[in-house]
This record gives sequence, structure tokens and C-alpha cells, in this order.
Amino acid sequence: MSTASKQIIKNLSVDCVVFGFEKNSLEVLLIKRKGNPEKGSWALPGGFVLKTEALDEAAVRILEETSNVKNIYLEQVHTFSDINRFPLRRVISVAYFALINPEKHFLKPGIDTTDAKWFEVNGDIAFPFDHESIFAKALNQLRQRVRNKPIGFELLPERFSLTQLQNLYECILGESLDKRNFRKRILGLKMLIPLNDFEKDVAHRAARLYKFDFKTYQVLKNKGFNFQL
Amino acid sequence: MSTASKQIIKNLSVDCVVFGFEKNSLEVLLIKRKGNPEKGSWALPGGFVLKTEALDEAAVRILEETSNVKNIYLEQVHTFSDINRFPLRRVISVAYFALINPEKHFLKPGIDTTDAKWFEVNGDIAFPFDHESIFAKALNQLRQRVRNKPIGFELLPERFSLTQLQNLYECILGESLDKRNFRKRILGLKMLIPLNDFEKDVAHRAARLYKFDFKTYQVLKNKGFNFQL
DNA sequence: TCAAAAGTGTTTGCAATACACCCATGC
DNA sequence: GCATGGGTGTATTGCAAACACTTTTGA
Repeated sequence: MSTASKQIIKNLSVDCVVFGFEKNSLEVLLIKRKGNPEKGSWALPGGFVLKTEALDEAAVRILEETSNVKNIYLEQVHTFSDINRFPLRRVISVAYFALINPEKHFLKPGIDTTDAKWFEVNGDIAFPFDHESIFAKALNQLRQRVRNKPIGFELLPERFSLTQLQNLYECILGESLDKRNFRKRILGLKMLIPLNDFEKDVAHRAARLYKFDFKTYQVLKNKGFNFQL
Repeated sequence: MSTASKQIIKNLSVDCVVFGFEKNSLEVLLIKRKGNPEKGSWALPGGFVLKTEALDEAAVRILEETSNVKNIYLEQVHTFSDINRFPLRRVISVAYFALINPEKHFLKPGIDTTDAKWFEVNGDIAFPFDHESIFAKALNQLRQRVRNKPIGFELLPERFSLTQLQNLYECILGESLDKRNFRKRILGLKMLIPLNDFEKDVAHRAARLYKFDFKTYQVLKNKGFNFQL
């Protein structure tokens, strides 16, 4: 079933900046466009809003349709409205940003896409349309977010080491952090539960694994915190 | 000239939450609606976007048209898209928030409005449509803003006392602050220039007046700061 | 002389920073 | 036994918080 038959709003789209963390690298999900304009180029997953849905719903649907990504945290970022941002006609686009753990999502191309793939955030990405600005704004928002809300639950495997968490923070912020201070502050938040499990098959002392205390995590997410990492 | 003749986008509007500070009270600008729906009720100034303008431009134009407010700081807040937020048809609305000094703006009703007036933010306001949510989101954003960016330049007269500035902060945050600590921190930012002028005709010791060092103010606005007021 | 707000410093505690060595493991 | 990353504690510093009295002015 094509989106067209579902009554789209022709001048309103949603674009999603989906961040994932894998192999110590922060990545962004792009899809290869099946149709014109910009056919064949790698773009942010996006699509038109239906007459029957709110923007949040559209974002969820579009991510599922274009790349098979489901059940994730989404947050509205900004609305882009340059007159010529889309070449065929005037379309304004609402940007969303999302965090997921790539390992939990098997990408597959969907409607309007021939492929879906992760790209390194720090690599050189040639975005079509105004997706460069959209991406930049979303990345910026992610960097703000990490300093006053807990983050990681959405991006890491269920059990992880403190070093993994620190790597995640370092990737997002683009700076390196002091190990001892990082641990002190993170553990001080009491949002991690230490497990009696350790890394396996590593050529060095095995790191203890932790999981998120989901309840505390949610509380912190609501009330936020305020420290320098 | 009516907006209709300028080719509006019928499903896309902008609503503005304009904050002003006067007589130690934080206020929001509302306009009285001339037409249906919600004729006669006090609403956020808003209007439809033209096919020929970006959202930021629309916000500027709409504020000027509805209430004669010009030349102000505007910032996009959020896009509201509930299917039934507007009763006549599906309209999504992009909210902006703005800060102005009421004394510098002579309100007068414009297109689609029969009146324009300031309302106390802390009073009971009966908003039409989903303007309650829009207002709440904007106020929330203002409260965030005040903690990590300088604010006040847009809301205060050119020359003002430290007490006025403190009152402004207290109004926005809805809590009272310690005078000595407030002064230490504000002066520490080096964004104020002390003048050799003082309050006049007050029945107590006259307060020194300050003005903003616009350059430092702008620098701080870009790089932000991070302290608890 | 009283009322009302302006103006001013110090102490205390906490949280951020900087920093270096021993531990466990696989090869 | 060596290379690799895991794990740990302390001293210092700077900033936030709490707090009360004197000064100026007009009525």
C-alpha cells in the first residue's frame, strides 16, 4: 500500500535523524532514495504526513516504513521551511531525532528506499536537500541532551561496562573524559545496577557489567540533572 | 491588503507567544479574535503562512499585522499537530516565542483582531484551541533559557537597576533569589556596564543604573553559560 | 526619625578537577 | 612476562549557598 493512497498532506513532511552507537562509533541512519528527486542518494529517512495522523505518529510510521526501525524514542527537533528546500514544490519538514541500539534493529529498505545503512557521524556525508542543516541541528540537540538528561539506555545493549558507557559519552561529545571522575559521577546518579557478570574472552581484566535501573533512569529523565561531564 | 490575497498555505499557521515585562510582572500578549472560530476570545497572535515566506518571516509579519509589534527577538519553539487542534480543518501550527519590552511597543489591533492586550502570565487565562499547551511549552522554554543564556536586554528599558533585573529573573523563574549572590554572579558575567546615573525621586536610596554591554551579551548568548541562579 | 530599598563580605560546604598506580587476564 | 584495559582514592580549587547590617533618601 503506498502512502499516496492514504491521503498525504503534500506540503508537510517529517525527517528523522536516527542515532545509533556501535563499535565505539556514533552513527546516523540513512536510506537510499528509490525515486526522484535525488534518486540514489543517501538521505535522512523521511516522508509525508498523512491527513489522519499527528507528527509524532508520522515519525514512527515513517521510520518503520523506510527502514524497519520500530519502537524507539523520538523527539521533535525543529521545523524547516526554506522556500526552496525541496526542489519540486514547497514542502516544510519537521525534524525528529531518535536514539536506538543498532544491534536490536535489522534494517531493511522499505517504501521509497532501496537500501538503509549506518554512516559514521564524524565521516564526510554528502547530504541531499537541506539534510545537512537538519542533521547538524539534531546532533547539536543530542549534545545538549547528554549533559542534562541521562542517555544510553536507548543506545547500549542491555548489559554493558562503564567503559562502554564512557565511550558513548565521548563519542557524542567529541571529547575525552577522565575515567575516575566519569565513574564517580555516573555511579553517583544511582541509575546503574551492578551485575555479577563480567566481560568474557578479553585479553585483559574483565570489566564488570551493569544495567540501567529503569525506574531511576526515568525519574532522572524527567527531572534532569545539571553537571559537567 | 488581506492575507488571503497573498496566497496563504491553508494548513500551516504560526502562533507567537510574546513575553513582556512591566511593573514587575511577566506578561503575555494576546489578541482578541475578530472572526470565527472563537470569535471574541483572547488568543495567541497567529496566522497562516504565505507561500512565499519561510516560517521565521511569517512570525515577524504576523506579529506586526496582528498587534503592531516589530523588530523583536524570535525563536522557534515547537510544532503542534493534533488532528483536531483547529476546529474547521486540519491545520498544523508552528509556535514561536518572543521577548519584548512593552514600553517600546504601542499595541494596536490589526488584521483579524479587534484588540491586543497584555495578560499576567501567572493569572488565570482561558486560552482557546490548544493555545494553553503552546503557551505552557513556550513558558517552559523561557525558563530553561534564562538559566543558560543571558536574558533581559529584550525585556528591560535601556537603563535599569540590578533590582529590576533581579525582579525579572524572579518573575520568570517563579522563585526568589538571594540579592548578594545574584549581584555577584550577574556582575561576574561582565555583561553590564555601570552608569553614573541613579534612580530619581524614590523615597529611599537611589539605585545605580546599568546598561547591557551588547557585545559581551551577544558573546554570552552564543556560548551560553551554566549556573544556578 | 522613620520607612523602604540599596548596597556590601565572609564563611561554609560541596562538587569539579587533576592526577598515578596496581590488578586481572590472555597470549 | 608482557601488553592491554579495568579499577581505585586523594588533594586542591572554585563556585554556590547561606546569612545581617549599614547607607541613603524622601516623607
